[in-house]
Amino acid sequence: MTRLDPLSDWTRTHSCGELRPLDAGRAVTLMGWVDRRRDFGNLIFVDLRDREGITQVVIRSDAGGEVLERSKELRVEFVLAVRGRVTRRSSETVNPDLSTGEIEVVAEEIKILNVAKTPPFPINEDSQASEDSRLKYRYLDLRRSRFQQNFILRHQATFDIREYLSSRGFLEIETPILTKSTPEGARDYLVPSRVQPGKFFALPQSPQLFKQLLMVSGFDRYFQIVRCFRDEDLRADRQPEFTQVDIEMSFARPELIFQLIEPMMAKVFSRIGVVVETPFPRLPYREAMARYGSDKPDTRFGMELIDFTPQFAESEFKVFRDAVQGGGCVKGIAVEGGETFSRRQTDDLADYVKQFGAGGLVWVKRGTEITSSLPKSVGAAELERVLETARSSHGLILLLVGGKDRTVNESLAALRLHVARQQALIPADRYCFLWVYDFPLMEYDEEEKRYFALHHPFTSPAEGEEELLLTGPSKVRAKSYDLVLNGTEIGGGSIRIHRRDVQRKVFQALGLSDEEAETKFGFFLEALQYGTPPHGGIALGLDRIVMILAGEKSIRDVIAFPKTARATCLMTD
RNA sequence: GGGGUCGUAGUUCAGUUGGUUAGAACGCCUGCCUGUCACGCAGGAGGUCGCGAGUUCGAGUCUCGUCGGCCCCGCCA
Repeated sequence: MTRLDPLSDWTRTHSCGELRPLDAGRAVTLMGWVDRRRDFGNLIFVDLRDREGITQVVIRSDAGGEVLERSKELRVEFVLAVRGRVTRRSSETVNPDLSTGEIEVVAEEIKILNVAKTPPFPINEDSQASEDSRLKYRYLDLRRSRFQQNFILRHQATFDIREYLSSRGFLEIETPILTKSTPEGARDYLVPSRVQPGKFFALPQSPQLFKQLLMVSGFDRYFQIVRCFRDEDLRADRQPEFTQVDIEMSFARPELIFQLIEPMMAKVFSRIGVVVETPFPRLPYREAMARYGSDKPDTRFGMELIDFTPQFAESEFKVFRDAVQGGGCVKGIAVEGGETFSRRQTDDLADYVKQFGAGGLVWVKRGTEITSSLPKSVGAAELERVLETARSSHGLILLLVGGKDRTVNESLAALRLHVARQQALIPADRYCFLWVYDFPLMEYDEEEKRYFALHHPFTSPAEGEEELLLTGPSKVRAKSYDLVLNGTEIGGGSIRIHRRDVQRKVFQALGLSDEEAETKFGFFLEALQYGTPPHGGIALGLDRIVMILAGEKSIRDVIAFPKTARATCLMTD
C-alpha cells in the first residue's frame, strides 16, 4: 500500500491554508494529515490539515474507481498527498468557519504517503487529555493547532527581537555552555569532564560574567538568545532549562536600557495585535512593596494594600497591637461587594494566607450593618475608624493581616491576586508593563547569618551609597531593575560594577574573603583592571514572554519538549 | 523537604451506605449512504478501576504504603 519512495515526482504546490476563490481552476498538489473524513459511500470528504490550515478535499466517484477505493482506506492522521483542481463551492456549501471555506479541491489522484495508528487522544479538537499522556506523546500534542500557533508565535517573537536588536547595533555572540561553576544563587547542573577526571563543568545559570567580559573586550553592544540552566524545583512558570534574551551594553544608564527594551516589547506584542504604550510606568521598589506587597505587582487591577498600622497601635485587639508595637505592621485589602462573603469563604481565605506565614486573617464587613471577626472588646468606634481608612462608601469587606512587614506583604500580595481571580477582577485583554527599580542591593539572611545579593553580586550600588556597604549593607540601594508584565517578572537587569575596588567591597559585604573571591572570580577581578567601560544590561525570560503572548498559563505550553514537575521527560523517560 | 489535588475503556468522565455481569459520551471496527464540514443511520469490539498490601463473606468504593501528573510553600543570586 505504501512505498519507500511514495512521493515519486510529486511536489507540493500550496499549503492547506492558502487557497482562495481566485485560485479556482488551478491544478494543485497538497500534502498533509487527514484531520477528518466524511464518507458517503460514493462521495468522500477529507479535511486535509497542515500547520497553515485545513482544506476540504472532495473525492467523487467520477474521479475513477481506484481513487475512491484508495480513499476508503483513509483514517485520521494518515499522511496524504492530493492532486486535484481548486473549485469554488456553491453558496450553500461554503464553510464560513474555515479560511479556505469558499473553495475545495476536487481530487484527481491521491497518494497515501504514510499510515497512522489511531492517536491516543484527539488531534483534531480541543481535547482536555491529561497532561501526562500529552507529555508522553508530545509530538502528537504539538501537532494540534493550538501548539502550532504557539510555536509560530514563538518563532516570530524571537525573529522580531533579533531583527530589532541587530538594527540597534547589537551583535549576537555565543558564550560557553560548558563553564565554571559560580557557587552563588541556584544549584548548578554539573557535567563531568573526561579529559580532567574528577572535575566538572557547570552549565550556565546565565552568561553573566561572559557578557561583562565582552564589554571589557569592547564589543559595546551584545545580545544572545541563550539557554540557561538552574537545578531547582519547577513551577508553572519555571523550567530547569529556559531561554533568556541576554543583553549587555557599554556606557549604559538604566534609562537607556528602558528606552531600548520598551519599543522592542511593543514590536513583539504588535504580533498579537496589542498596542503597547511607551514609556512603561516606573515604580520604586519601596513603593511597589507599600502599594502591592510585591516587587512584581499585577497592575491590571486596583485593590491596592491599605496601611492600618496607626489604627491598631493602641487597639484592644492584642494580636495586632503587639504586631505594631513589635515593629511590624497591619495592612489589608478592601473587596467591594465582599460583604456577602460567607463564613466558609472567609475561612478559606484565612487558610490561604496561612501558607504564606500569616497567623490568620481578620475581616471587617460593612453591609447593612458593620460586622467583624475581631473580638467583642474591639468597640464600634474602632471599627468605624478602620472602615474610614478604606475610603469607600460601598458595601465591602476588609481583609487584614498583621505581623512582620515581610509576612504581611507576602500574604496580602498573594491574597490580592487570589481574591481578584476568584472575583474575576482581572481583565484578560490588558497588558500592563511596569519597571520596578531601586531594589536593595542585598538582604540579610537570618538563617545563614549573612548578606545575600538580591540581584547578583555584580550589581552596582546606587550613586554615593558605596560607603554604606560595610556599615549598613541592607540600606544600600542597587542600580537594578525588573521588567514586570501582568504580575509576572519577565526580565531583570542592572548597571554592573566596572571598578575592581567597588567589586571587592561588595564581595566583602557579602562575606566573601579576598581569598575566596580570588578563587571564584579571580579571572574576572583581573579583567576589571584593564579598562572596563561602565556597562549594564538586562535578561528577559523569553519563555514567559511567549507564554503571555500566547495566552497560556504554563511555560510548558511554549516549550517544545518540557520537563515535568519532577524534572523528568515523560516522552524519552 | 512540606501541603493540596487527581489517577476507572483509546479519550473525557459517572459510579449511591462496601453487594449480582463496572456505565455514558466521544473515539475505534463492520455495513449502508452523492454535499458533508462535530455528517447521518444500523450493528460490534473494547476494562490489571495506577501499583502493592490490609480489613471484610465480599473492595472501583474503607485503611496503610507506593508510583505518577498538576498546583502551591520552601528553593529559584
